[in-house]
Amino acid sequence: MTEKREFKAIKGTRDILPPDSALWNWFEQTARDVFETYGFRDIRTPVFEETELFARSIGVETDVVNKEMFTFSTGHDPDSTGESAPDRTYSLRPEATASVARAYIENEMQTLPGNAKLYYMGPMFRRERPQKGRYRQFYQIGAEVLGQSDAPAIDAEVLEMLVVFFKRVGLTRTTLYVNSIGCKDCRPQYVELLREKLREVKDQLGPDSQRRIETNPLRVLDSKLPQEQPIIAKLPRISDHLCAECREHFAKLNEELGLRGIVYEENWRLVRGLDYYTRTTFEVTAEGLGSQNAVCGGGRYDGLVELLGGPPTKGIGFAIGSDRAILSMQEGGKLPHLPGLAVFVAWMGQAAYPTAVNITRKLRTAGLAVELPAEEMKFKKSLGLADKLGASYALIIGEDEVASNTFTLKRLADSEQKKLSELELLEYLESERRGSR
RNA sequence: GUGAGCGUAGCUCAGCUGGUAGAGCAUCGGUCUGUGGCACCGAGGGUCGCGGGUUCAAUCCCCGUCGCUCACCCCA
Repeated sequence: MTEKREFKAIKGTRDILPPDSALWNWFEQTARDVFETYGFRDIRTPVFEETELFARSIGVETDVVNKEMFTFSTGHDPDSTGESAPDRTYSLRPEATASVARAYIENEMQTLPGNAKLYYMGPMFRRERPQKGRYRQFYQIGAEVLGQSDAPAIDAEVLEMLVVFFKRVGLTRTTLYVNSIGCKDCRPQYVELLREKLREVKDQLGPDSQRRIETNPLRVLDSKLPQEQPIIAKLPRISDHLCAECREHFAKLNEELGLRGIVYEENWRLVRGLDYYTRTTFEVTAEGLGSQNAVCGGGRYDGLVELLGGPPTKGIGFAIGSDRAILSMQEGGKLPHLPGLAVFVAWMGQAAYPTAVNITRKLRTAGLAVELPAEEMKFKKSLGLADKLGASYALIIGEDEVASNTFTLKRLADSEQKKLSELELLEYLESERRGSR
């Protein structure tokens, strides 16, 4: 207890411990289950890539690339021989879409049949100041569809999958916002129009928004400042300035979403921070999160693969912030009941020990979570520990049981107990296990 | 990068107008060698984040520093 705490988790990182880790596993497993029913399959990419990959796909001017990446130099690459070897820098991934696009190109996935439907989950890294729901190492679950088609039905299916997932994990009280931010043809025109209008009202805006007029006018639209809201409400809306193709695409998407019964809100002020987004963009917000309330963001990125040197390819995807989603679930109350320790083996006396060891192994073979005390304990202590560990049952093995070749199984919730033969015990617990799932 | 708030036991927190520290919970042991949750008794655990200043004396006042939290920016 007098240890000096010499080491601690570095700023913005944290340990996810039991019992939370069980919730995390369940959350991620549910994503796998749902996504695979939609024909998605797992892709695992490295957690670091060449800095340039992120710079080019996310955009050099974005904050994510500009000031939030953990970047390190390769130093002396043991593989390179000459002094003229390029000194490359690597960065921990701030998101994974760029990596998936890179992998798509590198592995020539355009030659695979159908669209590439990929999902991933894992840690991402951004060097921001931590706050509620924001970490420097945070976790995302994402999915991407890459291929030749940009059919609105793909967008709708991706959104349907998202909604189904959130429902499955019990994350209610969420809102899905959908928008279209146009394509490389119509968006620049709108951005210029917006910039002009913003210049006219510049003196009514705060310093942040004034700066954004030149750097990124779209960002003014999602300003949180109350005094700017009336001004923003009068700004031109992108939905009125989409090109014919984008307008058609967005209309079809609305139709497709209706067909699937997906409840959403059109939000003309929803813009995304990453450069690669085109047309469809969306976001899901949840309750109980402080000011970082987006649990999922995504959209279409039709030019990205080509931008990275790949073949002309359409793409759409999203990323769920697991930290935030799970936080929201925990704040919201109803969490799943996850199975914990099934059986605590309360053995007493050295004569009972071999029996305890053997039955423990058999129960574990049957798939049950079993705790076997390594040292003999007082019987009361034993049951007390079983209780504290949250075991469903205590399996009592003492002189009596050994003598009669039976086991005493006690259900801790209601103190119900009975004597069983080994066969009866195994059958009973196995049926219990199946029933509890 | 900017701003605000907070740092006392493993956790949650008391600690008056300055006089060198307490509670609850948790942990461990006992009452209790075949029946847990309860109760009672006891134990361990603190350089009061760190450094400096003021003072006879600092957990308390002042300065600095580090850390945490929340918010801004931005984003999942």
